[in-house]
Amino acid sequence: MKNKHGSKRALTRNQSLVFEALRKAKNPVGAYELLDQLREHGLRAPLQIYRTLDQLIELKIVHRLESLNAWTLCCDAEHDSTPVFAICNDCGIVTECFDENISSNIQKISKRSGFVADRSVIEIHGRCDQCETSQG
Amino acid sequence: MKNKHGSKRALTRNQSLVFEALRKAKNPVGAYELLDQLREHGLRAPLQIYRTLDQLIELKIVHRLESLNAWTLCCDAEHDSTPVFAICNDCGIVTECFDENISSNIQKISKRSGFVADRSVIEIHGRCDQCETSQG
DNA sequence: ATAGGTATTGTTATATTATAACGATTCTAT
DNA sequence: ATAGAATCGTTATAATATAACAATACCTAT
Repeated sequence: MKNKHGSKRALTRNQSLVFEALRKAKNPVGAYELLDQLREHGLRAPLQIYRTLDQLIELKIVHRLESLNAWTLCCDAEHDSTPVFAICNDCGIVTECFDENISSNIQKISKRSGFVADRSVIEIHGRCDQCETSQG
Repeated sequence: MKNKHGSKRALTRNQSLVFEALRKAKNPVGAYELLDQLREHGLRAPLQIYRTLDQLIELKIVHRLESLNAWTLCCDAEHDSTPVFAICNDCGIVTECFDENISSNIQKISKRSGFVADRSVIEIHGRCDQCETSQG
């Protein structure tokens, strides 16, 4: 099994467990919520979760949402560019999107001051289409 | 005394204490670090700090950096638009900047999917000019 | 100016999120 | 098979944040 980014290895047991838990979840999930869900599968300590999440991030198949202290699967798209997350305040759903312009704007902003960007956190809070239309 | 956004009230004692502590700091400061600094001035409990920070954010004179769990003064500029923070991994310095394009891109991205944006978190991590040039 | 209601503030306790330290296990190259 | 390196499990604890309620300050109408 290869992951979508061409890494050779299959996921470890812990990685699969966490990955599947995230896949089943509709929304981003916190570390302790994952721990609760995975206790029955033998994960007992927070560090097991945190370490596994770090690994999945390293593999580029999971993202951390900084403003939620929660994690979510990466969308299917291969991307090296900065993802933009739209986070609904009402239903909590998070949509990952991309925008060439934003990426290049960030490059521009930072270059302007000699700053060399490394990683960007872009999280938009608001109301998703569905929540917006369904109940005013 | 008016603040820069035209609010009528002077800052309360707690607000002034926290504001000054942030002003003196070179970099963003965490809540418990503020608490430690302000204990001698009578602030004893975390909530006193957290509440005051919320108030200062409400007044638009302080920002929270989500990816640092820390707070910093708002730059002098009046702005309603989304600030972009450039955060140096080395020296920790944070620069607040603006970019019309980013703001409008975010509008576009979100509108594209019917999302109504509310507040945006944009935090770029990397290396500042000074750190970049000074030690390769 | 004062009583009665409303807001804010202080305090205690506790919840939530994350990491340090170290021993046990597994992996890898010989 | 075995030594060294890397990973993993476990215990303990650190760091960050909030709930609940009592005490105080503050309006506002009289």
